[in-house]
Amino acid sequence: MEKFKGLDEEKQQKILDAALMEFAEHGYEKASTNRIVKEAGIGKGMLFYYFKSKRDLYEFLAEYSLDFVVEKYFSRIDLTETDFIERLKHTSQVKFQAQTENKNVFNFLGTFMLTADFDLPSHIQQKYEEMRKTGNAMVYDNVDLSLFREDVDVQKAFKLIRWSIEGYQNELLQRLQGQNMASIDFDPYWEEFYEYLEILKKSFYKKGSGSNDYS
Amino acid sequence: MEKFKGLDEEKQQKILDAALMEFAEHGYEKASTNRIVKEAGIGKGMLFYYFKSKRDLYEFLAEYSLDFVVEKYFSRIDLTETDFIERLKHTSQVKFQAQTENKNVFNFLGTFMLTADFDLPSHIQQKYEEMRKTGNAMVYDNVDLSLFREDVDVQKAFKLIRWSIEGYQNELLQRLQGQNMASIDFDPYWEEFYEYLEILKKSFYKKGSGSNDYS
DNA sequence: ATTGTTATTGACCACCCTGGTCGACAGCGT
DNA sequence: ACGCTGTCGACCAGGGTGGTCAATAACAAT
Repeated sequence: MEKFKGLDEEKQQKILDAALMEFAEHGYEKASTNRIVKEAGIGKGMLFYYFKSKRDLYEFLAEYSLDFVVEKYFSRIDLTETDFIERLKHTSQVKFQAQTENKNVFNFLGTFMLTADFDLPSHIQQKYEEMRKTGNAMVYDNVDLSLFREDVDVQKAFKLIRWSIEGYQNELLQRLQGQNMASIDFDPYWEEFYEYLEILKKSFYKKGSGSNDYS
Repeated sequence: MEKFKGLDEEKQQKILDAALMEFAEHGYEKASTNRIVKEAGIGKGMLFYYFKSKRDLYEFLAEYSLDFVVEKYFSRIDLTETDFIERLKHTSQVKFQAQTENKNVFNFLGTFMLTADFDLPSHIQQKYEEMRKTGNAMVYDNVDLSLFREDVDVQKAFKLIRWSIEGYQNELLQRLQGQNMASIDFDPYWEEFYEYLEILKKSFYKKGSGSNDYS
């Protein structure tokens, strides 16, 4: 592992990317170290020179990914914004930026707790649990409840808004499936996204709340 | 295949269930015929006596599942209900009932277009396309647009409502993960679901629309 | 009882892929 | 010339793959 960290950044990243993709796509058991080394462009021996086993590699990736997400995503969320929807808007932007920096980490994290049937070392489990907690806090802490209409349960409104945003993101992903991400101009999609957010405000906030920008 | 259809219902179902589960869980390539026969409680030879190859089996399942969904789900939707949300409510109930009859079919269909890399015979592709079309019609055809508030784009409202419902269903599935489905009393969850639907009506319909049942 | 037909099994096949090892060797500083 | 570190990929035993087939069981017809 110290051996691995001594490599130049570029090679490290190539191996990391190859491994993250492989595990994200196939889960732990069915992930193939052969495919990883081929994709990474290194000899089989080197993988086991850097990491002493497949499992060792997996745990390294887990910790790496958790750290990445905390540093490049969670820690950049502005918690002083008290408007729930504005906060989610901001969160989406920051997440998008982090994903642009490294898509594989997010894909990997999406599947890693589900496909690892064995027990991960406790310090990683702790990190994961902490991530889940701060992820929640990030969304719900210090929100101005007075913006919401009084005739709907605010907790339920929270959920409906989150599901809506998830729904849009999933649909967008499906719509853009197969296209080269780098070549896409995302601006119109952001515009569309904001339109949805405005509707959510109209629907779940009190009349007269927030900034009505008539474009 | 004629051989297979000559079996007693019970045995047929056991084999179908085993195969549907296996393909749903592992996709086509990584699904194992060995596991299927073990799960179904038959000898290896019989599977290839009934179906001439793994692929043949897969295509049979695809057709079977599509027919099942059309018959037990789509054809039972009441298209005379013009209230969008009421229709989705009704649709959810019918879907739930169909799923109770055979969960595996739905799981299988969820993954089958994604994990079959080879080309399916055209008559199956046609059936699939037809299913997608009528599935859409089922949701959007003949809905009363006048119920919706005038200050939001109705198409967007449609989407938001669907995403919300999907969101609730996914969360419920996650919440109930690992429990024995047969032993669950679903009534309270339906109640909760209806509460969400009422909020959606309040949010996206004109004031004074629909039946306000104060429970 | 005999024959023929059909249903059923699981050992077996050749093949492929697995995580991991190890001897060979290259590059480089000394 | 020597030793050290990095690098490779052929190789290993083990296990899983879809599919086959000789053996037999079950049953029907004669």
